[in-house]
Amino acid sequence: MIDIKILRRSPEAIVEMLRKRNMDFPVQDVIELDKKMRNIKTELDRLRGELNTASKRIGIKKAKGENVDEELKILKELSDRVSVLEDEFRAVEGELNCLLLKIPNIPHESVPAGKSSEDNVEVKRWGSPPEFDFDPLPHWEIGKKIGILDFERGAKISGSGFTLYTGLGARLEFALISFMLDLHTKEHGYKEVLTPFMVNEKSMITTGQLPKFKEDMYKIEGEDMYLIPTAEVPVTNIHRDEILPEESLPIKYVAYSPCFRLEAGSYGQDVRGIIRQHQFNKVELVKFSHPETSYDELESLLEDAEYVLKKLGLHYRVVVLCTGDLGFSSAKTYDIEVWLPSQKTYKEISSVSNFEDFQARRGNIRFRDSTGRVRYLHTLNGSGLAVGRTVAAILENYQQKDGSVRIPDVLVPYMHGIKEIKG
RNA sequence: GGAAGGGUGGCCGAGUGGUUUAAGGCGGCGGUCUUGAAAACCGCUUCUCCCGCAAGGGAGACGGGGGUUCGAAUCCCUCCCCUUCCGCCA
Repeated sequence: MIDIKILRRSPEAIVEMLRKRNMDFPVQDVIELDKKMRNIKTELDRLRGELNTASKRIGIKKAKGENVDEELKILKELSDRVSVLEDEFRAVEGELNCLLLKIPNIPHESVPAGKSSEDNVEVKRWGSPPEFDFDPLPHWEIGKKIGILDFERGAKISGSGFTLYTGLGARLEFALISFMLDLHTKEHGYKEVLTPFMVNEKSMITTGQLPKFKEDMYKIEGEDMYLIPTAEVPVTNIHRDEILPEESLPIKYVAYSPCFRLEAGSYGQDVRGIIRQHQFNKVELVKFSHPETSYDELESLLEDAEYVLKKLGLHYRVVVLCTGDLGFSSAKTYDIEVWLPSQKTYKEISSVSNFEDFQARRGNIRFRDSTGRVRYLHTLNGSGLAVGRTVAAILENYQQKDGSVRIPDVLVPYMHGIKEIKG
């Protein structure tokens, strides 16, 4: 949620921001509703004050045994007026809140302007693409060939967008999860958490999935319960409605979770293989940061995620998302894109964002600063990494001429000593 | 899922319609006293919103929401959560 004071002070800034994001929004409606709400509130508070004093007076008179019938009649009228205003206030406030929850975050000044992903700006590159003296296969063919990915049975069990991992494929997935968790806890100082994978509506509102992106979420029928699209949701909500001590910041969590995404529609090449699935695994990094240092935390979070790819020896690049491609809740996002030899492209494997106080405001997540003031903190998160896509990248980048796949050295201990997967 | 009992400030806990401005205690902070500390004593100890340049004034919050009433922590409805027991279950 944006700070409504910004909207009051300089609505043109919000209009400009929405234009940069290619978004249409009835800003004027919000401003008028807000004005209306404050007018009602002012009048309501005045009347309630009057009612309070008068009611107290009646209590005293009654205790003395005086007659209060006349006064009661007058107060009944006052009380009725308060009731009417209260209903009005509730309605306007609800309407205003509905709109406010659908306004996206304001991009940070360092975010490049642009319309689509094509305007994202590459900021760094690490390593170089592997060279093959043969035609590299796409990961789904490799996976089938060496018998670790079963797409047909995945579809039989659940439908398209679900894959069955078998044997060393399943092992590889868990090896990566363990490896990533170890790396972030032992080397980067994150605290490991294991969260619920279903959450209520309030949690989804905090992080920004609801109310706007309802159609992308799996919901449990007849219950206030959603399957998480990312561990970001439960982890960020750990401190919802809390006031944290300043000394505790930054708080850094790492969480493994499966992620469930409905996301209707297919996306070109990604319909094949495990790049785009309705269910996938991810190791997620979440930070609760002091507002003054959140952009430093963003850089170090990016480095923490990059480090996984470096250890795995996978070539990647980092782009900063332009205003048109930036996510709803985010003020600034870096995407890490891993090299996929079969497509000769870079594919998103991690998304690292600073939400500033946008989620904190929605979830009422605050801290008390050294002067005793209560302030919203900043939340950040990043994939560290998407596990399914990491498997795809390993299969493609570590494939060998004979069809086998070498296991990156750092993973061998997690694979119980297995150094390659053969058909 | 069923039954019973609960949910009050950072924590414990009193409060069953009206000077409650939520008692009392613990913890915490500040002060007095002291060479220093402890003890004792005194004071302070939530958050949100509205009006106002400010000083200041007002409103709301006792699990959430709604209702009754001039007036609700207190009565009614509803939902959520916790505890215990039963059922089911890994």
